Amino acid sequence: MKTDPQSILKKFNLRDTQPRRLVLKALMHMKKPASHKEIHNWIEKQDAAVNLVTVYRTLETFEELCVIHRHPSSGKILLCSMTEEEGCHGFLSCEKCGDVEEFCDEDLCSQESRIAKRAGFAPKHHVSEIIGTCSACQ
Amino acid sequence: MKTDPQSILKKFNLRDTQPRRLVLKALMHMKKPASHKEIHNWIEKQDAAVNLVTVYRTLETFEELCVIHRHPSSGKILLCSMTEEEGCHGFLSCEKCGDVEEFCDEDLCSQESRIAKRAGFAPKHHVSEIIGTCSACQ
DNA sequence: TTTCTTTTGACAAAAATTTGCATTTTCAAA
DNA sequence: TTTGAAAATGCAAATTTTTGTCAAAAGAAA
Repeated sequence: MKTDPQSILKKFNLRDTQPRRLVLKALMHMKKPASHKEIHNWIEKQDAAVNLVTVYRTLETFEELCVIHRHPSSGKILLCSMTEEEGCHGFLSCEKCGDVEEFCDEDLCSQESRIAKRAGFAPKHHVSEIIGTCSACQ
Repeated sequence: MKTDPQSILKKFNLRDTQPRRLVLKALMHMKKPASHKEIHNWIEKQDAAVNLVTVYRTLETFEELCVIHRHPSSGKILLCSMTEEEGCHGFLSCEKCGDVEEFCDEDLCSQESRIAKRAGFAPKHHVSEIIGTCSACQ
């Protein structure tokens, strides 16, 4: 489900500003999780300019609303895939090549719910990361 | 399974030094994940002194060896509970009170293995975090 | 002990992240 | 449209975190 920066901003009730569009555009072009700096650099390569501080603040806003999320082990940023189940974020991270593949697994979700329930916990969302070696690197 | 700083250092083949003992002692006293600064502060309150840079470096060493791990969403530090299954780290994080409870669930582990296998991925370890509201805060 | 190796502390300095404040931009009500 | 309040941005400066160097201190093993 492809979409554009403006639709995303609208969807999350965020003001449509140039910096936000650019940050989203950058994220949509990334194939791997990116750092703040990498996002900032990408924008500059487009001959656009967004202050690095604004990148930080924009990403902070986005994260609170789950427009983006963080890759757990690296802390880098990913755009939330619009198709994925709400509240379910899975990552397969390769230690060798650094590649990150996202997944959402129903059985995993229900098991996590079960664990939460057992602990009297009201779950909102959950994140799982499996770290190892991808098929290409073995 | 209670243990002491020295045993931990021995277990991981690390030199038994004052700063390392103190950092471990601090972590053993923490009820919640702690930041580097909090660990440093705790040590100073014991009328001991460890350079803050040393705290950073010590924690870095500990993390590489999985003496400690990071709480995914906050990035704060936790001592790995000595009883838990190798390579299985689960967290139940309460958004309201900030409490973090660790867990290790066999079914979750095997489901994660299944997911990895399906992707041709050789898993080394995995981390799961369930974020929501704990029973006390509901 | 003695000796060799690792770790620490003290600096210095770089890099990353956060904060305060003035200015500009957005958006919707008039 | 125009306009004004609220929100977002940019800039400067403060903080925090990371990195590097090197001499001194501490640990481990003979």
